[in-house]
Amino acid sequence: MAITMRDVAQAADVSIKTVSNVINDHPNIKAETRERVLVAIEKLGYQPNLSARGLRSGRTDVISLIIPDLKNAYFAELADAVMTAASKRGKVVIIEQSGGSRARELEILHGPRMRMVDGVLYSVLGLSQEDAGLIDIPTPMVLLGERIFHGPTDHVTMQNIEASQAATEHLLQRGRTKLLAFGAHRNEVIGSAGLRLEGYRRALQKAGLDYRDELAIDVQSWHRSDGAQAMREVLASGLDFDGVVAFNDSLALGAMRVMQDAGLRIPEDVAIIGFDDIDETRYSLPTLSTIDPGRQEIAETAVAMLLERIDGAAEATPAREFEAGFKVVSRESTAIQPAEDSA
Amino acid sequence: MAITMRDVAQAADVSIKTVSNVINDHPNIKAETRERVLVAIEKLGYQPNLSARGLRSGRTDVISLIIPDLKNAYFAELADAVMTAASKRGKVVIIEQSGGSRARELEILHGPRMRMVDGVLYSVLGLSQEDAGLIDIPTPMVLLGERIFHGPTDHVTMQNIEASQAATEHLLQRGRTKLLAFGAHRNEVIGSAGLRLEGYRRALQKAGLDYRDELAIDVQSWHRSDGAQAMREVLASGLDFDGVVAFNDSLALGAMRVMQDAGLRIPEDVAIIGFDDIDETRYSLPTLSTIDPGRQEIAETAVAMLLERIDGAAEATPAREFEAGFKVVSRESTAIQPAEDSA
DNA sequence: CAAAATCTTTCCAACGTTGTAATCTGCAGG
DNA sequence: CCTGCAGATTACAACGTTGGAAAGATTTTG
Repeated sequence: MAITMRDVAQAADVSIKTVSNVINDHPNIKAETRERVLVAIEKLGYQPNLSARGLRSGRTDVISLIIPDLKNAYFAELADAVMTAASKRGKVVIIEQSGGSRARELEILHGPRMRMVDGVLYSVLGLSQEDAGLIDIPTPMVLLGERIFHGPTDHVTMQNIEASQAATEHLLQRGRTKLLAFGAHRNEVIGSAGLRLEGYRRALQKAGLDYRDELAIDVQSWHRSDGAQAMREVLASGLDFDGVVAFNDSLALGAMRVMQDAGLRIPEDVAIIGFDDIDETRYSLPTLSTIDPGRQEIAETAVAMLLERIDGAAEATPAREFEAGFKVVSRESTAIQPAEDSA
Repeated sequence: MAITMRDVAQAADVSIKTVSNVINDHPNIKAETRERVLVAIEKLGYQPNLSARGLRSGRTDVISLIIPDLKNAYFAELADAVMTAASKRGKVVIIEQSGGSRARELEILHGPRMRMVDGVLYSVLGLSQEDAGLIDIPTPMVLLGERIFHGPTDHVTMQNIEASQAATEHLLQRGRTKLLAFGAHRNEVIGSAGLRLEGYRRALQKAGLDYRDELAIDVQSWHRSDGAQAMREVLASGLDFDGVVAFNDSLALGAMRVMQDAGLRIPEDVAIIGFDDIDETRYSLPTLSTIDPGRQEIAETAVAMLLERIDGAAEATPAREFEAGFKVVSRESTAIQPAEDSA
């Protein structure tokens, strides 16, 4: 049987409540009493029962992070950043994978697990703007990602349009003019794909170039294999291009591999830039230029906002929106000179 | 205020306990009563309070997975496999990152969070055999990894020696004889590094080749950057070799990049094989041959064993050891012909 | 048709903790 | 020496659920 407060109280010759008071740093405890209790806790190896505390106080100090897929490097790195931020503040994180499916996302959101956590960080993928109403759950929540804007909750996101525009300009500055928009979702307006395509268009427009629809390559799923497959089709079609704005790093890496197999040199024949700055981009051959979307800042801000909601510190505050800063990370895949040795 | 069983009971005109009985599928409930209760649950949107259930029943249906680092692809894929296996059985997973530090691992293992979970899957890195006694905690546990054997708990692992031997033989069969053992930890006997080095030696021995100590390259940490750095030093030293047995995929990918930068062709000049079969190996240039260590089987078995311990179904069973099967995955980096188009 | 056996539902207590309010201590002030 | 008051401690109830056993309802049996 586990040690409870009762045992500690007995050992320290005080009431159970005094033990509780010591543990929770209540005021008005005599120094000598506190000491006695702490000694007893130490001696018995007491550990609070978090279920009981959760029941009584309504707090579990657990938050939930809902993401599409942990195997996706972007989300693994996001999860790491969130867990680190949460851990600093004494919270644990439960990760739930939605697989990006709308049904599963709603199921999680309305499942009984929500009652076990103090709040949710929800990285949407399957839902869309019309579902904004469905995410109004009693549990405090902060939304991550690009699928829903101006919903009933706080929202932390990245500067998709601006960053994608900067990525495109990065290639334009290097004299490339026939740029693929790689990973588009044609009918989407506000998802990551829609916004990044918009950034691409703005950059072209600003440079006085026409947007050519055949250069926007639809790739529904954003894994390496999808990037590889899509690039194979592009090459087979004979489409002429000298640069690729890939909408995430995995797509870029898959595409890069296929281009190299086909004998194209990067960056000499085709320059390519990705999006997300996953660890792998620093070690590919060539290393991949990309956008650092401010993952750390996103995680820190999201956790901080969520905890404010949980504490009620932001009770009166209306739903907030926060956009993290981004950076263009220039590497070999867009180098002006042929690639040489790198980090 | 949230809906409780009391509200449901009232709505269905039964006692609270009957509601509980319905929810927990107790025998001997009249069909009509069950129906009435279910309707009330549905109508009110009742969700059980998991803290209360946890307190009363001693079960939380949460298990904890302790791993060194989620950003490491191997562990991200392991975590995914574990979460999937757990989810099938109605459990959620809390991931705790230890950073591989001994102190942090012990801290987690003896921290109050352990009281909130039913069991632990513990992927050791910082502890070692001498610590076997320290991991004897009251919470059911299954050990993963290679640092501790014959401890007081169940243990699920991979066939490190056999797999490493098979990897080495894979290169030997292709006529390579000057093989680096890349990622060794010289003074280690039973960690992954020690076991994989042992497999390497056995393969050499079986082939009648001498083990040459200068070909065992020490790399303490197993990230891409460490592999890159170590390979730079090898090349600078002028050491002659025609094959690399890398002790994990990240090391291999880092090393491969550096060799290519130096003008070495893979596999023509140097053949290389990794270990872990992370997703990335299918998309590198060239694709990387590797060992599939049976990650899925490891996750499934570990979760199953843990749940048996939690249920008490394995009460009398002494500590078990399980080794998952492995497979050599042959790709371009060890191809006999020069690389061509791949998947 | 009563008694026994079975099925179904309910009552009560308990899990370990914390909020509220009450009690008890010691000490200053009158 | 009593009153008042602040500081320190405690008693009690409650959070929402489930295990155990009692109670009530129904069916079977002799």
